[in-house]
Amino acid sequence: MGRPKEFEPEEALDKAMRQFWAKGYHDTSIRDLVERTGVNYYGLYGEFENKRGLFLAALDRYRDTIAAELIGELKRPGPLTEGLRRAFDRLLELMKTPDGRVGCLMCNTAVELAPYDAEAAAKVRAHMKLVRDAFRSRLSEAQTDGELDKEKDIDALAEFLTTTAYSTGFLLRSGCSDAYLRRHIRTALSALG
Amino acid sequence: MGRPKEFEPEEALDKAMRQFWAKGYHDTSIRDLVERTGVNYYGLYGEFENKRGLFLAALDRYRDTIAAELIGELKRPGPLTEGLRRAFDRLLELMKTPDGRVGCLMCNTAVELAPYDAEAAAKVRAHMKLVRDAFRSRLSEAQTDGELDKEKDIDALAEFLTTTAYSTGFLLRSGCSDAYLRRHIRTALSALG
DNA sequence: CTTGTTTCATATCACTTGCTATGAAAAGAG
DNA sequence: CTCTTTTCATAGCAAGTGATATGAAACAAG
Repeated sequence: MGRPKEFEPEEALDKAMRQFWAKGYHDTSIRDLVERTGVNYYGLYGEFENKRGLFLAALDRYRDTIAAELIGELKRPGPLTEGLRRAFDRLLELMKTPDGRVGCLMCNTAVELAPYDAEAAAKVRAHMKLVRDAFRSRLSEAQTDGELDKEKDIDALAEFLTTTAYSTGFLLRSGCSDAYLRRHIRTALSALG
Repeated sequence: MGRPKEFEPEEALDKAMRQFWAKGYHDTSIRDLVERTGVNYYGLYGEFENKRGLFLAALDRYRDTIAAELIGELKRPGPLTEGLRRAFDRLLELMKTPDGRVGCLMCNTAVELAPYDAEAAAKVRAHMKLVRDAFRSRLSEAQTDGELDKEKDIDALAEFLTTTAYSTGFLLRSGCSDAYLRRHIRTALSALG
């Protein structure tokens, strides 16, 4: 019983995530979040402990939605090079939102908070591992299919592709053109040999 | 005449730069800057217009000191691969300061401010161009010396090396180990073929 | 010395911050 | 209906923000 909630928690969290994604942690105020989510202070603080708790929850949601989208793209069947190209294309799409060229929330958080927030840093690192493992699985699969030279160090390549993906985040955020980014990705993929 | 200044402007700017480098723009207050530089409000606002003016000046100083150091390393004589390896080694050193693993101020600024401060974004882009041109010159030199295949697209490679350098910035800041970073750099350099 | 100028140290301003308290509103239980 | 519970809307708080004002201190000129 009691008065019913006038918001959907998941939906509110998604909107908060997008606010943090666009503006970062320090430049986003509680009032910004109230305005953007349409949820009042009582609702936000009831659902999450405080501003930082909401931010950490936003990082989790980013992993479960945006990162999951990218990883799903990697798992689709098809030739390796085609799959990688498609994944990076999807990545570029994901990093352009109605808020602008916001880049990658995890990359942004790594830069803004990682040195001063161990919990946020851990989530960033976990996200990196998630993406890295997805790349690694795809590379391993390609090796067994004979698409990729078995002598290649797929651990190193998976790390490299992950960093390449992250770097597109800050390149986009710093205003680089799509042409610039695509050229960068093409050069990076040439490291696969 | 009048009472003499009790601080060295360049020295104060250097300390301010290091504060912004470590903590970013939004998480650095004027009081932090007063404490770190040892210069009082009057001095800071006399030398620079306001907080943002001081920050933009700090970006210029970063270009003239830290970036200049890296570019200087690239210009030293020697084989290409050795020179690049030395430059990236120097880069890793430069990104570790008494404040910790602070990464690259330009990369940090790209993420934190570029979408919302055109002037800061322009300085970041100018810095990227500076580093890219340095890489390009070195690659071009290597081509005329026969060290590098003349068929290689040195514009694309210079862009790629620049992004690789930048990415070490946020990798370090996100807490990745030196081993991880060195492996990433090694893989990236393999793209030179 | 006095006077004028510049800087230093600090108090202060209006505003924003994260967070909390308070009373009205909206539901179900009896 | 009344009573209880939960949420909503808003006012309010102490602390911190960027920026400025004020008076004392430190020099040079006359």
